[in-house]
Amino acid sequence: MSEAESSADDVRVFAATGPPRPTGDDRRRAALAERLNTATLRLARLIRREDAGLGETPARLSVVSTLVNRGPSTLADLAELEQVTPPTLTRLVQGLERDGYVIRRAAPHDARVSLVASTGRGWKLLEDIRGRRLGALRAGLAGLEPAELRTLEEAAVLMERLARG
Amino acid sequence: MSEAESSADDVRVFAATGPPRPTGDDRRRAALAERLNTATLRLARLIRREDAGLGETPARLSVVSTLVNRGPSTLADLAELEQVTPPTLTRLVQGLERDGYVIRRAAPHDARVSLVASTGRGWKLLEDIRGRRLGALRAGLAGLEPAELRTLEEAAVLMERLARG
DNA sequence: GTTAATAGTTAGCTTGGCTAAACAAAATAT
DNA sequence: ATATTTTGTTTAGCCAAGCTAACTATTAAC
Repeated sequence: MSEAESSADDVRVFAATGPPRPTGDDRRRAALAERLNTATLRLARLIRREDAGLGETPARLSVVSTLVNRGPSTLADLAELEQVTPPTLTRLVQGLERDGYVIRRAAPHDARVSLVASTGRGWKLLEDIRGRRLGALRAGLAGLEPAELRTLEEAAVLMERLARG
Repeated sequence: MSEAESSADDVRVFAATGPPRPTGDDRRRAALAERLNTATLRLARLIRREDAGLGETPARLSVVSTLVNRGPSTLADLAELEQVTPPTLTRLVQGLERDGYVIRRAAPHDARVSLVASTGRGWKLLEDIRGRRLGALRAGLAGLEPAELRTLEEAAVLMERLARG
């Protein structure tokens, strides 16, 4: 953290030029960042643990999930969405195609690009994923009060905003 | 989803024995599970992306983090905490030891077990991890209103409860 | 004092990430 | 119109990290 290195003089400089907010507020955000960090990672772990029973790897599940959610995509687009390099995605898609989860065809107006799409089997796989993940979450949610549900509903929106940057 | 296979008769049976709640409430939880699923995974991705700049892999960072947080541990305990098999952890620890992040010594009363502990270098590494992660989150939190911070604070507590099961 | 169980390690396989280089098609420039 | 460059994907080859099965060393049990 770079602000750990700031001296008292630095603080005065900022104060002179007008800091955005009093420091108590920043402290609050620091503490929240801490809690949100661990809470998010733990919950993510719980969700992903559910995927294990499917007999498919996370990377493969993610590709199928993306294809089902965003529709047919070029290999390069898919690589960017998955945040991996094209060679990695080529190999993943080859495996998924071999196993019948996706199909590929050349794009109509550009023979270089290959369009990838989910098959019915891919859709069914995604249903299984979602069923497991949501089942695990709903089990936990069943024990919460309406007010707590409301909090999480609002938080989910905020979290997506944070994730978007 | 097992309930996708239930027939109308099944539903009637459940109705006769008394379902726990009216369906509207359950629908709400289902929708929330959906949103929470994607929001959590996206935020987790943002957080982990910060780790990349450290030049260390996620598996290694996780081992060091666990050691710093929970103190010296046996290899088997550490393997369970990390949710990997002992051979995998053996190799990780060997690499971390070679690079000076952890040390190992035989347990005093049982020469079979080896205790692993973080070195000062390991602590420093963890500080870097936290600095980056929290920095990224705080950047996002800086744009939020006090009421929104409050929502996230409450939500973080609930999320940890969900993750605990 | 053998035999069982336990803790770690070694060996060897698979998957999924990467970069560099090849290839094929399209776009551009001369 | 042909030569060049740019673009999208693939191939080749590396490394990290997961696994199981088999081995070693130490402790515990009979």
